[in-house]
Amino acid sequence: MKDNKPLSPVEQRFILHWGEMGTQWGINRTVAQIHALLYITPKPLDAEAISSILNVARSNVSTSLKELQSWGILRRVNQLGDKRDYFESVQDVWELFRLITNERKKREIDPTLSILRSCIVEANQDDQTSPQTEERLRNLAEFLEVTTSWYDTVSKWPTKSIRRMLTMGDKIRRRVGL
Amino acid sequence: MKDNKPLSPVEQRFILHWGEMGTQWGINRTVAQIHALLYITPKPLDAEAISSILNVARSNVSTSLKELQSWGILRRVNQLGDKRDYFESVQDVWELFRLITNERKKREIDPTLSILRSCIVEANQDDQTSPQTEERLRNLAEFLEVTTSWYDTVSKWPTKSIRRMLTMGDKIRRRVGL
DNA sequence: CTTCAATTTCAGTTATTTCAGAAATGAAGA
DNA sequence: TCTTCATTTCTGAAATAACTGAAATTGAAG
Repeated sequence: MKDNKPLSPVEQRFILHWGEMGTQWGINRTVAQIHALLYITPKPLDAEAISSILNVARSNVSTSLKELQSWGILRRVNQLGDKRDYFESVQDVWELFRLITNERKKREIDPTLSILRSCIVEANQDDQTSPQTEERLRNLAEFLEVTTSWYDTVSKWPTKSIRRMLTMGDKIRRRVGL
Repeated sequence: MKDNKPLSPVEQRFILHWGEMGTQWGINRTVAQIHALLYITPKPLDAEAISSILNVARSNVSTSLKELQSWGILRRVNQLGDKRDYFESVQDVWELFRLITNERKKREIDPTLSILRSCIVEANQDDQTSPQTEERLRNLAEFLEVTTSWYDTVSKWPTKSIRRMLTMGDKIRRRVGL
């Protein structure tokens, strides 16, 4: 356990806050903290280092890293003559956002949509379920369809184009005739 | 405790799924279930009814309703000659999304941004915090600024315009010159 | 095949969140 | 003021999630 440079107050503050933020969005605090640490650290870190910097058990780090990898937001780096795995975070925030959103869509929104669709079909036959209820399910499904298919389209654009569109703000409205 | 029409299988399925969905996004399962119930139910329900339909303690319903009201997504309805409060959900899904997103932005993103900004200032002075770290904080802050200010703009458009833009998909790119 | 460092898995513990029931508060009418 | 009914607050119990340390596994080098 070589001793790592301890975190500066700024780093600490950011990591702690990011951890809290994680919990609010259904992400384990430690997972979010590890990600924050890897995001701001200039060089890749190995699990042991993460463990000692953040004061969490080595095993916990292992699990959390696996979780982060399942989101596709870490790169594993190896150094010659060192069998340890070093990790660094995807740096581009736009890419980070894309990866996380794609994954949440796949894990959460898509299944929700398919449940909604089957509920709608069933509700339509079923006479226990009122037409109003069915309509509300339809509205919800339609909303998710429109928004996610837009996301699918736009997320494939190059970041530059996305950024340019976003920074156009209200201007886009006229140009597009809304 | 008058007995309410029990939930149809479809209704049950939707409510259970919505509850699960909630937990994944950091929202209490019961809170999400109550919201789902109110969203699909054609007429307003009182706390006692919710409690018996979903089989949760009356007190729990009370807390959850307060939570939902703090998001601004419930309307309280009163009936003449009945002192109970009845609740119904905002029906328009676009409006629902707007309300929830506005609130999450206010509660989570805005504070994050202000922490980030102060971290950046401090990092700049501080010689414990590396320039790379500072830059990464900047990138993150910039991303949040661009995306949220775009959201602020667009969320004020009438729903029709938003929907039209979203359904344009890739067409918007050429029209806007990206 | 053996060794050893690194990683992962697992069982038990700890911490956090959720929840029910009791007590307190509030609001309206007698 | 007292009574009654609805709602909210509070507290401890139960359920869930997170975490640790030890043991098991993996995999590379000799």
